[in-house]
Amino acid sequence: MRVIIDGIEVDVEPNSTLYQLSKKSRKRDVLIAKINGKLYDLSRAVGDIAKEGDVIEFLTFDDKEGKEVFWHSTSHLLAAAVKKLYPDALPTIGPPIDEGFYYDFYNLKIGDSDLPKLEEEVKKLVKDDVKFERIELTKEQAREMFKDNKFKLEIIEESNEALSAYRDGPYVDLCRGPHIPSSGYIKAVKLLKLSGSYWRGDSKRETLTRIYGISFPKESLLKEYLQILEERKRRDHKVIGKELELFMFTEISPGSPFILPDGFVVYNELLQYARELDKKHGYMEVMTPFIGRTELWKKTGHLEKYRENMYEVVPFSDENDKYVLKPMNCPFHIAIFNAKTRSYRDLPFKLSEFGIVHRYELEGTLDGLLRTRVLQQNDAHVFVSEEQIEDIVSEIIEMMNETFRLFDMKPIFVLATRPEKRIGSDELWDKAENALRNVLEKIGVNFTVKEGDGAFYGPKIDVYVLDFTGKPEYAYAVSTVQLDFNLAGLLGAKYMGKDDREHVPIIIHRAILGSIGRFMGIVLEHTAGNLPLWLTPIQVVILPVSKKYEDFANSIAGKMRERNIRVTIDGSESTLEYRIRNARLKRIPYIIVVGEKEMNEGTLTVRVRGQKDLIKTEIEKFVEKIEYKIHSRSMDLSLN
RNA sequence: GCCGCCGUAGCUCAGCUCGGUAGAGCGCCGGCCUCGUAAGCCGGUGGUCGUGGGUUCAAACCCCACCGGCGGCUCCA
Repeated sequence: MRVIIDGIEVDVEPNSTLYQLSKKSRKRDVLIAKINGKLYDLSRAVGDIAKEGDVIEFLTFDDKEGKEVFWHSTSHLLAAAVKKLYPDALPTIGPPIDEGFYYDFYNLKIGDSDLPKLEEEVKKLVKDDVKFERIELTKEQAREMFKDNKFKLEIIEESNEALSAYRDGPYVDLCRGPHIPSSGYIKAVKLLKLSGSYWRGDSKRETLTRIYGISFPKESLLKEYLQILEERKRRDHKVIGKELELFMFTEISPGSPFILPDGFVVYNELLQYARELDKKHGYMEVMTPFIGRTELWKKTGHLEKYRENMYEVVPFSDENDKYVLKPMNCPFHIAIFNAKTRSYRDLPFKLSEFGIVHRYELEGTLDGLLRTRVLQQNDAHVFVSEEQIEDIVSEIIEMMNETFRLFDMKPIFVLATRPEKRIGSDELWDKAENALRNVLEKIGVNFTVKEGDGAFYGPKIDVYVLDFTGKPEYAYAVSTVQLDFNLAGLLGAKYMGKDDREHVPIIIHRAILGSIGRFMGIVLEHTAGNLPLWLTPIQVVILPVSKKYEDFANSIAGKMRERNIRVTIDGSESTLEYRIRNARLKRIPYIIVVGEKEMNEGTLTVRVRGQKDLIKTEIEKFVEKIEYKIHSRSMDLSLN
């Protein structure tokens, strides 16, 4: 028969295996074959699955699906290893994930210290180069084979396709396949961590023990991966924040950051940036209360839908006078809108607030500044008519883009469309979704669509920012713009239209930086603590070589302070080397050493963060240059 | 909330397996050095071992509960 490999037609024996065929491909280290969109084991005979003229594609570890199969096969080895050391454990499922694989077991009680033993067992299987053997099963046979495993039985009963199992060495697992030909392809394995999980992700069902791992066809790839993990730790904003004394946490208020003096400099700069941006686009800033009567939140539906995330506030002296600590600002902004009779001439009505909101997040989800129980939002609500949606959203997306450019961040836009359960007419949803889509297309940003992921009250665009790995799965959620057809009506917001009739405005919720604190955490990770000049708590440090030069240092510092440059002098009684080291560890952008030479010449010798060579410059020039850099919020520190 | 790990000096961590009066480095304080680009030398200071209970003649160490932190709990054989 004839099939197509690498775009070339070849003659093949129908009973030759795909493995034999793969030798005709240019690709090496082939793991599986893809025919008509389906993946097959290389041990299969061509004639059994391919038709005359079919395209046969061979996949390797470099292909996404190849990787998945590779990792999935490794998870089977893990299951085999667990079965050997803990015969009473029941394997459930073991899929590949974005980075590696996991396998969930029932009735397995182990700790981190047991992982090395398991890893050894997996490595033994790898060394034995066990074959993955496919076994086709009828439902009846499958039931019999897995009669002791209620989880597998559940899967069997739900299935209506042909069933199969795979044998790798002593272990047989129900599996759709395909698999890599044998375990010898795996050259490096690492079991990474342990966690709990639930059968089918359902907290009402059995608790399982999940083992995470990863594997590679080359030892060097594992090394690279472990380096990425190291880098993630190195960039962890919690670690950096502690090192630089930017913020802290204590159990006296779990999940709520204490922003320290240096951190508050950064925080305030971000706040000021966001404030300027809003002002530039005609937002009116307001401040509203922290608490509101419980009735309000009942009316908005929060009490019902958002209850588990809210705090109740009750005065000790009258426990019947109940309030809710606001988790959002929107109802209060509507109150401001409602305080006067509004007309179409007032629209778009733009209110912004750096409102501090409290949300009771589950203990296990807290994560430094990235997930807290108190946050200051870069929040705004725009009250618009239907026709205005597109313009306003467009403006908001531009504001976001301006921000991402400033921080050199790469955004991902995600359009979330109507969910099953929703309010509002289909016409309105059509209009709103189209408006969002049009804006994204007009501005020319790449975006993906998540069908059905919108809120019940309207569609939205969520914006994520890639982290240093560039993997979308690890992107930070940053900005959002959401259309809301619901809330204005619930709280009685209306305006008089040109037609002399009352209309209910549509509310656009939006956040650019998201939350200020959270954004600070993201910037810290994004820059690995090397904050842009305008954000650094100390922009310049001057180190006099010895006490003799302190006056000179003071005079320079004075000139800088006049220009609002944040400068300190470290004239402490330690060696120059020691003080330089400290300044570097603090990631201060400019470290200036002054001594005899500089005093005589009126120059500065500057050590620029991230640069090897020392720069010699005149005082005035230096001050002017960095003053400009600070004001323009430049990312570039270079003085040339 | 659930699973696993962790909590010892201001910070990073050792000590816990095998119970017997608490250690290191950094920091901080003092002294010497007066210094030219990533840690100068010497001395000192510093701990209710997360909290509470239990076992024991004796608990940082063993057991239980609680508090807090970290990783995970969406990826369907």
